[in-house]
Amino acid sequence: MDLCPKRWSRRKEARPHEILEAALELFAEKGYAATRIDEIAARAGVTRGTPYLYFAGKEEIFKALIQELLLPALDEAEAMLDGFEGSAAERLRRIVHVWWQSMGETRLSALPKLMVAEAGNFPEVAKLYNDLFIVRGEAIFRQVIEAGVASGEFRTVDVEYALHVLCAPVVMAMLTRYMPYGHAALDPLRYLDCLLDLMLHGLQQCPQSAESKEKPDA
Amino acid sequence: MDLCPKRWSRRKEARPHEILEAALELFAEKGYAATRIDEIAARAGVTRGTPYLYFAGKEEIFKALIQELLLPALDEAEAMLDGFEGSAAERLRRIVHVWWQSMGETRLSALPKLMVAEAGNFPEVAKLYNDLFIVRGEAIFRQVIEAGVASGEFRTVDVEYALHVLCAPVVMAMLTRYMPYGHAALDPLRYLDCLLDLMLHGLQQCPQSAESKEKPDA
Amino acid sequence: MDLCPKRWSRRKEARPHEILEAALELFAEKGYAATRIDEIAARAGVTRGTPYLYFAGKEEIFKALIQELLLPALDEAEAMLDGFEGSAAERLRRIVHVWWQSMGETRLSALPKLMVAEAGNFPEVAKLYNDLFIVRGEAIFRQVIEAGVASGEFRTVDVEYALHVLCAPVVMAMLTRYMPYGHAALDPLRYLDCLLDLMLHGLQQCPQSAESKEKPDA
Amino acid sequence: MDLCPKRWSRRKEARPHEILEAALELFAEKGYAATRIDEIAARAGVTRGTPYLYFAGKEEIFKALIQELLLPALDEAEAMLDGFEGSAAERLRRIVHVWWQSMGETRLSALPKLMVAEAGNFPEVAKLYNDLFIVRGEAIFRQVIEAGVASGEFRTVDVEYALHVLCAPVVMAMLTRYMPYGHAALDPLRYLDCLLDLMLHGLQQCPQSAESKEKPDA
DNA sequence: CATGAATGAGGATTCATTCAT
DNA sequence: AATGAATGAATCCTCATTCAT
Repeated sequence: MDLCPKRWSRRKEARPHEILEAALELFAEKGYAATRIDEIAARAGVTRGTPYLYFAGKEEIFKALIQELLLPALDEAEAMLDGFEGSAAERLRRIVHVWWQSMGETRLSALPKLMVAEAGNFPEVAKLYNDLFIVRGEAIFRQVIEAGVASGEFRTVDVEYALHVLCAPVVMAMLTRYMPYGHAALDPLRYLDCLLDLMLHGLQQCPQSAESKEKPDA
Repeated sequence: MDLCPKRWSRRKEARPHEILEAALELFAEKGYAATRIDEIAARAGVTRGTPYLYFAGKEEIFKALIQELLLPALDEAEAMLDGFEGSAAERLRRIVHVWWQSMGETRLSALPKLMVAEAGNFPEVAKLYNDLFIVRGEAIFRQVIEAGVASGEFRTVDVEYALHVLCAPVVMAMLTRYMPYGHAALDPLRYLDCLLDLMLHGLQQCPQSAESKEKPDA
Repeated sequence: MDLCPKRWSRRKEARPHEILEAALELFAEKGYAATRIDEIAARAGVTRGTPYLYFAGKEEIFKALIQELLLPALDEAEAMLDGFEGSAAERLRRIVHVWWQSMGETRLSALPKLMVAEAGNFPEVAKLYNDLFIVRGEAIFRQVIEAGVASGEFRTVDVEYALHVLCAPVVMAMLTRYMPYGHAALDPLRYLDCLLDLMLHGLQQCPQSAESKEKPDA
Repeated sequence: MDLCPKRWSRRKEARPHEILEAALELFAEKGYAATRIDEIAARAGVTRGTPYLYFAGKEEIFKALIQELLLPALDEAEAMLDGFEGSAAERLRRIVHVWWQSMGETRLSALPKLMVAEAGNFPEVAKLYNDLFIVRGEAIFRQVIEAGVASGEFRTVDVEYALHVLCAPVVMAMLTRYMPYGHAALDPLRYLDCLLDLMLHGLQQCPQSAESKEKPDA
């Protein structure tokens, strides 16, 4: 596999991925426009011309990010959720935590920020992001909420909107990783726990709600 | 003699504000770097050179946005909340709706998007945004949650985190106004109602409560 | 003459001259291109538009400098030399000192600097400067040298070149007034005295000296 | 296959020097401000962007001129003077001629013009020019005059000022190469000879002045 | 396959000039 | 006669992209 041990053929296969990783980091740090190809190349350990051997241009690098980096993570996340058994509440907890582990706390948290910033300039990429990530992610949340409502574990709520209410703090936790002030200091896990606490109280039927974690009195 | 009614309208007073409005719109649409000064000028109804009569450069325009546009809105919002009486739940509803009216559905919803995108490139502006907007906004939410907990109307929750959970969907609703897909189609008011429904259920004490939202008297 | 005592009619007559004075100072300090019309206006105590009431544009201001400021000084200098009696040596001393007083140590010393810097960009002005100033000045020096040679007071020298050798240090003394380093610290009068000392020794017949190169006859 | 022999010649080493040469010529012709980067690039045979590969900007090009172009010439001139034996008069003649050959009649004669024009705008460069060129040049002249006075070959003169008197015509000869009128027509060598004739007569002891070099006949 | 010198279109900024007031 | 807001051509500089090596 490495018949030709020449310096530059060493990692022929790995190059495109390395370039995308470098690009993602930089796009997230500085934005698409403010990131120079030279910087991407430098961070990927190559020189100015090399990215053009693998991508048609800066915009193509941007477009490739979603396909190449997001999809595998989504597949992984879905695999982790697959076949999980338990109450709706338990499944919701698990979803939120898996989501955070496989995306929120990885370099992929950069993508929502990038999309907020650049969706308007790259509708095509935004469509891809929407179709692959948002729709797919929402489906997972929708499923568990609907199941909870159907089984009577959850109150009857406006499912389509409730799922966005539920996702919003998770996404915000990803976005704020890139803000130099404010939210930045929050502990993500405690943030997610608080979210789940509020949401499950908000969703669950009250009467038999012995769920109350903080004060299980009564 | 006056075929061309007014080649320029000599409005020294109004110009800076017009330029900032134009800049805010464009920065939100396309991002800071992708917005050309010419475009800002054109949208403000002036030509290339005019913005430089009032601002030292593009960056100064950016910096001025927060001070000039955000502060008045915040003052207005706080005035609308001032002296409002009612239960914690009622106050929370009102805060969320006032917030949305005075910022979410105005052109100011552009600022959170801008900040997500550019905070890293303009830490100085991010600090201003944080100090003037985030800190001040959070204080309002913190106050009402704390009051609710103190009066026994709300459960004991992790206030500092709960307020972020509460804010997140409101901010997300602002951000998604600029996304071409997905969330964009949601009805903001229904979204906020759903948020309040979930949050109030999540916050309120739930004795034998048959869900009575506003005033579970009796 | 001042029937209309309105604020701005006060010095109608003086304006153009004030503007030229301001322009000369600034052109000498910073060069033609680096001097903004605003600066000229400000130093003349008027605003941006006013210079255009008196001059067609920046270049016309430049052109006017020579005519308006240099000629009077030259006339004055020639008047001071007129009818002066004495040996060639005495006349040379007087010329150099008058020259220095009426031009070297006044703001007119700016003109040689300006001409060195801008002659190439304004050949028309350079021609004017040459015809009015250089030619006229050289004529004065030529005259006294020729008279000295004719009377036998001076050696026979290459008059046409000697006059330039004689002028050069005077001009350099004017130029170096604008250099921040080096020559700047020299005392002009001592410099001129040294020049005259050397030149007169260089020009005068050496009593018993059989040195006479060109025309060893007599 | 090679219809267009070489679109660019890939001469990393030579470029900076070529650009500086082009810049020096143009700065001397038109002045710093009036010279466009495009012109410098064009004269150097490259395009707009290339100068920026080697210099941070226009000002850096200006600053580099002194260091890169002047120093080698000065070293060369000093080498040519090194170890020269002869009377003070002979040494003075030689200095003036070497000076003229290695600087006056080369493209370096542009530097004094540039400095007269721009010293005020670039004090930092002026300092460099002063320290490297003026101080060093003056030292050479000072040395020979002092030696002449010490040996009795020259009269006792105001050395510090005499050297400036001596330098001034040499510098003026450099400056006037760029004036479209007047001095321009003079023959530099005849000018220098006249200078030396006058100066040596002016410096030398008169009585026993059997100095007559050119025509020691009698 | 990789490099990096060179390109040149694009965009920020300046400032001489105009003209309604 | 004077002002100064507005203009827009001119110019510096950046950086995505190309291509000879």
